[in-house]
Amino acid sequence: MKWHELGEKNCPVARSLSILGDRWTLLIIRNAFLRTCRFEDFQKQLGITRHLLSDRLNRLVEKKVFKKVLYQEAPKRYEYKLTEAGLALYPVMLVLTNWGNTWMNEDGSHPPLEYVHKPCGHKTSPELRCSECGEEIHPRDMMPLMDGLQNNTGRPLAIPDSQDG
Amino acid sequence: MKWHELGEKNCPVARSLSILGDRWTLLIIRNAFLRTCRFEDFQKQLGITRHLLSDRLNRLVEKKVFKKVLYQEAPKRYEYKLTEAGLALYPVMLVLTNWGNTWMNEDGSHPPLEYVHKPCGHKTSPELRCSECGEEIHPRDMMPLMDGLQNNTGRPLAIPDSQDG
DNA sequence: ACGGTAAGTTCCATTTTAGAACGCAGAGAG
DNA sequence: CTCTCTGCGTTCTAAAATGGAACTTACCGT
Repeated sequence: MKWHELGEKNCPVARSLSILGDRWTLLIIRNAFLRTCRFEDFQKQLGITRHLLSDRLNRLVEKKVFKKVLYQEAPKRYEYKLTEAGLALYPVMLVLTNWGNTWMNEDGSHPPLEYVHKPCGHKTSPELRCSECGEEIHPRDMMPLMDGLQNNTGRPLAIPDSQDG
Repeated sequence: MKWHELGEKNCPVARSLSILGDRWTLLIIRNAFLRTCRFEDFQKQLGITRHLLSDRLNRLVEKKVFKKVLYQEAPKRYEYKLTEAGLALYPVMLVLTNWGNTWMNEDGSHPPLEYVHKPCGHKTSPELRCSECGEEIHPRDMMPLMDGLQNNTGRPLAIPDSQDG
């Protein structure tokens, strides 16, 4: 399968990954959340080659994750700002942070990155909850609705009843 | 920067992406959540080359996202099952599903993948909420605690106060 | 004129990936 | 006992992506 075909799949995970699923894109977006918005800064902070950075930024602009904002005429210079779609990736960052803190740090050699939820003032870890009843979501409680074939297994995106068996 | 160096970074996002950040890994994990657990099935469903699939599965086993479970002696055959760390990636799948449904489907050509939360019986979209106060998390409400330099910008993983300005 | 800044582009060596064919260890059929 | 099939890789070659460094363009300040 060629990579660009993934964006046409009838699976939202595949379509997300058709943009986000490479070695640099999510790191670039991470740094955008860190307020980085200029080419030189992305390049220095990430150590990505200029070639690739140029390519990735263009793709993200094309896909409406970033927008270019002019900050200087003559010569024209643009900042790369997250669009609404880009900002909507914050949950992805939080969830990856959580997972990395918990599972990629088993020897405890890295201090976990913790967050304070400013409105309540407590250290928090984000939890996924049902928008309807507010209960925390457990994988086996989720039942997908299939409007069509949603993936290439013929099975819904859900966890096995007995993954460990 | 070489790719393998990413796993040693003091940033949980970078460490997560050192495993998940390539073109196939999250798709393989998606299919694992779809109950796929054998080499042939992954290969047929994803259209990934056998070479790469072998490589990725081995890496995921090594990183303790999958475990090999013997299901047949002579010749020895293994199923690839998600470990606890692997199952903990379900939020990543849900969040990517949400984002793809919302932002990678602007022409409405793909029916969204919807979920029913079985305990309450309603269609749901997962929301990130504070583990302490239960309020929904908005990017600008999050204030990271820096135990050390958590990234290579010297800035915390938080959203700009004025991203649009 | 000269050095500095910002954002790419170009070039080439190395690495990764795609695609198909091949290997192997049994299992079951004839 | 050969013949084919299944399951799981490994090997091979060509194509694509990536890393690393140098080069280009356009302006600015001195």
